[in-house]
Amino acid sequence: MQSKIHQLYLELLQKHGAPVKLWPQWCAKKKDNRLREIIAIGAILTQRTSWRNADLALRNLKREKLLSLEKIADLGKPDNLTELIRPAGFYQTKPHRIFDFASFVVKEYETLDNLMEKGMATTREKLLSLKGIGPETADVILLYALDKPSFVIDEYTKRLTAKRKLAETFTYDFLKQLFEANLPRDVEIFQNYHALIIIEQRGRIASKMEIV
DNA sequence: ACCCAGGTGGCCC
DNA sequence: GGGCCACATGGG
Repeated sequence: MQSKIHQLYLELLQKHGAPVKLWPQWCAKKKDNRLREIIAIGAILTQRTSWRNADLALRNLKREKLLSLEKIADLGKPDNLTELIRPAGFYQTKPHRIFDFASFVVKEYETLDNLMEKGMATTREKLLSLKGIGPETADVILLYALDKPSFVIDEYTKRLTAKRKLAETFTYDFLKQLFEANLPRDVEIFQNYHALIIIEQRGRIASKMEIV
């Protein structure tokens, strides 16, 4: 007997077929450190922002050869990021957030590849301690950039669990625990489920990911 | 002229 | 622990 959470996964899988993941092309190919960094930067850029606008900012960063945590940290300050990131909105905060994140990773670990060696729970705490990285962004970085089995909760997840009456409370930590406790601790399943929930609620996945 | 989009931090009670 | 609100851009 599967839990309702697991049953819903199987239902959505059957209904929508093989899911198109977030970050589709990127997850399809073998990831290297560069790809991990782009995913992490994109995760911050797309906060409360359409993928289209986040992508404009990513393209600007790429044009300036700044799609790299080391290059961003080497700037020494976020000022020169502002105009590049402007299309993604919140231009007074996102440049600082990305610069702080880049500086943190480079200083503490040099690369995201190295960060992968650390424990998931510790890494999550470290990410959450950075301003601009809340629970959802931390989990997106863990799940999609670092390939750690950390379930991502977003508005779509909250709406679907409410609609299906799968929970009584809808706080982030409660729902995260609910999904993780009722599924195999598997990165592929967590990624697929997250994408399936968005497709079920919204009808499609927005990102095209041609930036690479 | 609205409304929305892969949130977060800072208040308030 | 929740409930609001500002934050900014580009597209429908």
